[in-house]
Amino acid sequence: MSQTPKQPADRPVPTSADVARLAGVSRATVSYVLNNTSAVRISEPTRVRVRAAAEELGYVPHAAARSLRAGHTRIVLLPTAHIPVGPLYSRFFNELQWELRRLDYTVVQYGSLGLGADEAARAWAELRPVAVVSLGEIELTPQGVRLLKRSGARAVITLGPQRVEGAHALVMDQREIGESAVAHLRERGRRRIGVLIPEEPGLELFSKPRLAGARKAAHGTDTVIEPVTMAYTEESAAELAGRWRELGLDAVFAYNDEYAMLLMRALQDADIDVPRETAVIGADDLLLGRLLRPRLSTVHVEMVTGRHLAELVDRVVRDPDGAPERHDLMGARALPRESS
Amino acid sequence: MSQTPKQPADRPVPTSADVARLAGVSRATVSYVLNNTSAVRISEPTRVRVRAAAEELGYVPHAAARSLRAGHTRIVLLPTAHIPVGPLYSRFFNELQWELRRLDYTVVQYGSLGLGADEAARAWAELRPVAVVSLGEIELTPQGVRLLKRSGARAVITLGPQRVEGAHALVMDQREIGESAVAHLRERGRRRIGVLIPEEPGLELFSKPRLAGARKAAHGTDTVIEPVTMAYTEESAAELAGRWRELGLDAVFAYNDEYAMLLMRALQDADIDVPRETAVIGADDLLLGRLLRPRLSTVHVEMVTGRHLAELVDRVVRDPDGAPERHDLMGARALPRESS
DNA sequence: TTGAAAGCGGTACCAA
DNA sequence: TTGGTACCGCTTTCAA
Repeated sequence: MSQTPKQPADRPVPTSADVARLAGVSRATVSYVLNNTSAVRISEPTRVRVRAAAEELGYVPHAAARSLRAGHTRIVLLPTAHIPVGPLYSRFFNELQWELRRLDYTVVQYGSLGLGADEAARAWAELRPVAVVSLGEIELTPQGVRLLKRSGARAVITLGPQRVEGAHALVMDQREIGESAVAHLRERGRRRIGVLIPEEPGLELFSKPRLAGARKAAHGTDTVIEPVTMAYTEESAAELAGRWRELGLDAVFAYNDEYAMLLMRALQDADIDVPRETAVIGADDLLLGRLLRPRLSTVHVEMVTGRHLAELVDRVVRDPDGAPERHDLMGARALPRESS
Repeated sequence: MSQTPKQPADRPVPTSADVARLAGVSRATVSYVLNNTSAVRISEPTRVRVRAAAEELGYVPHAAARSLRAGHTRIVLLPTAHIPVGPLYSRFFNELQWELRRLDYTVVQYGSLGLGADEAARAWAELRPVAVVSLGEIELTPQGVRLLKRSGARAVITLGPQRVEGAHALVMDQREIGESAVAHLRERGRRRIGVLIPEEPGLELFSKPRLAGARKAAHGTDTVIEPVTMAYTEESAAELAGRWRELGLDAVFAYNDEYAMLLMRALQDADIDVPRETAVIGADDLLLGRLLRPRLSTVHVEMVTGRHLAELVDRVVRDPDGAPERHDLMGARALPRESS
């Protein structure tokens, strides 16, 4: 009943040749009309005929053919990690991809399944992306960067603490976060500071530099940094809280607000007073952290917006030889509330 | 100093013709060797020469050229919405894309910038995706589905409450969530139930069906459903709590756990006893909900895993004419804790 | 103003 | 066992 008579269902999608035939013109003319090529003047009647034919057939150009001919794509490749990152990062990532789309790029997410750095670069290069934005899941090597550039990538951008030769660097220095947290705790007079390391796999990318930053802030002072591990479960938090007093710590930087909330509750349930006996500080400035009592102190992270990064990508694509910019992606500052 | 002499930096990436030339064979042979084509026997010495040449030049095949020739791609297109979805959904989405990658698909995220349904379908079709998984950001039409199928899509899968003709349906019926919540509150003797609608744009996709489900559960009973709006800020929550008593409600289904936590705290700060005076229930079963006192009641959502969906995609791609499956993506059940 | 044809980089058929 | 070559769909000279 609801068969549409005009479009036979499963004939393959028509090509520009089909349009040309129906309109009684050449394929060249079809291309000119449909792309509004300005270097060539096509009479209005012809334009109309071509457009009508395209419309009637439901013509859709073939992106791969087009970019094969053009010699380049509009693909921005985003390697993605298979890890449970926080809400802040998700939001950033989502916004980035959205803004890239707005700038008319095609966003390809590429999960790099345990590939080595150079294998991954090879796999990415097959798509001939015009840009690669590596958020740090895979360590790009200088060779990898070179390969990508040779294969048409005009922008290779890495976030993450370390520079890669040949790539544009956006430094997202997680260490600042740990540094701010510990500096703040020290100001509050704390001297034996625990640093929480999540047990969840994949989070080392964030937790290790945060710990390093904490150590840096304590370096050369009388402050002791003690790493402690915890999983994101009530049981693990309770277990840790249960042996808290043995650890003899008077403060903890709890990786982020989510872990901090969990641990703080567990400490309270174990009758450890926060902040008197132990100060707690998280990171990310989640709204929910303000709901607990005491209100959770946190490190507010000023992250670049996805839009910002998308625009940088676009700028580099347009002018790859511009001075290799180096941007700082975040600033961190402690936001004391009641738990520290 | 660290210039690698072997690979001249900016000569374009070599083609299979270059490899053939260097190895002293034809392009056909290169293709056979590099693809391990079994229908053809190539001598071992030749294989070695070809592989060596490819290696030396840093040959990387051109995906677009390959799929142009092949007549199909391995692209799975994932239209994405520009909305702040919850952690559950993010996790699902991330897992989905990861598992698709594992099955050797190329995941393309496609933000559909205010395109209409059919314009979007056209834009997607340009990429000739082998599958499209529409999570509901854009309402696919039957014409859109037909266009995609004609252009090579073997699987067109829609999540969301409504079926689309021609597409495989995965029903993610958000209504169940509201229904479970209200049924639970009714059991607890509540009769004037508020349903929180977030003010954040884009969330209607979830909030509307949840409200509809709530209404369904109340239909034909003496229970009143009252929609109330709130933004995800402390101010908005405080404002709502400030006029709570005027509303005369004895319970609220607060959209999800995050909004619920925010509202519950605001109610408590306004001296409204939870659950005595007003019961609160959220949804998503976030770990953090258990940290507040009283512990937050919630609706646990049993969501299909990304892996599950990825496997379905793969199955349909392999056998598009299999019976048009219809899957149910979630089950919802109330999980009473202390706030209701 | 329009058309013929080359060519982008692979693959696979048919011959040799 | 290997090579020649047509072709996938599109853009863009170059001629007419």
